[in-house]
Amino acid sequence: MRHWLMKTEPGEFSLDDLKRRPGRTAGWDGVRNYEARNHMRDGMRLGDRILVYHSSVKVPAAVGTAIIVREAHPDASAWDPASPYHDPRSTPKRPVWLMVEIRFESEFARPVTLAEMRAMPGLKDMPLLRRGMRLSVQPVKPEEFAIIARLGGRAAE
DNA sequence: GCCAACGTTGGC
DNA sequence: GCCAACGTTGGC
Repeated sequence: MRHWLMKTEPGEFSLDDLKRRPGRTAGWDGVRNYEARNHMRDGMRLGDRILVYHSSVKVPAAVGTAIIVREAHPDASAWDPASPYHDPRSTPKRPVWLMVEIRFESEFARPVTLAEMRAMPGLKDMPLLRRGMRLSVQPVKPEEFAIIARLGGRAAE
C-alpha cells in the first residue's frame, strides 16, 4: 500500500464536502497536469491512503485522510464543454485526463498546518515543502504519513 | 528543438 | 495583492 497527498481548495471541494457525499466518496476530477495524472495512473492502487490537504487558504493544512476506492479511469469532465475542466484534446475514444475515486476515512482532531510540517525534521524531504511545488498529487512516505497523522491526533495504524 | 512570453499555482 | 516558480504555448 502506498501513501499520497492530494491538494484541494476547500472553497471548491473540502474534506467536509467529501464527508457529506453519499457513501462519503467522490471522483477526484479536474486534474490537468501530466505528472499528477501519471501518479494516479501508474502509482495509485485500491486501498492506498490519501492525505487530504487544503491549499490556497489562510492556513494551508493537511486536514484528514481518505482511501482510494476506484483506480484511474477517464475523467469525463474533460470532454464536457460546459465544464471548467474542459479540454478538447480529450475524447471518450482517446481520453487524455484521468481521475480516481476516493472515500473519506478520517478527519484530524486538529489540522496539521504547513508551517508545522516545515518545523518537523522528519518531514523535511516532502515535495510539498519545496519552494514553488505545485504538484497536486504527490507521493508521501509511510513514515511521513504516520508523523502527520500523529500530529493530527490520529493513530497512524 | 529552442526559448521567450504567458498563464496558473499557491504561499506569504 | 504580490510575486516566485513552474508548466505550457507558439514563433522561429
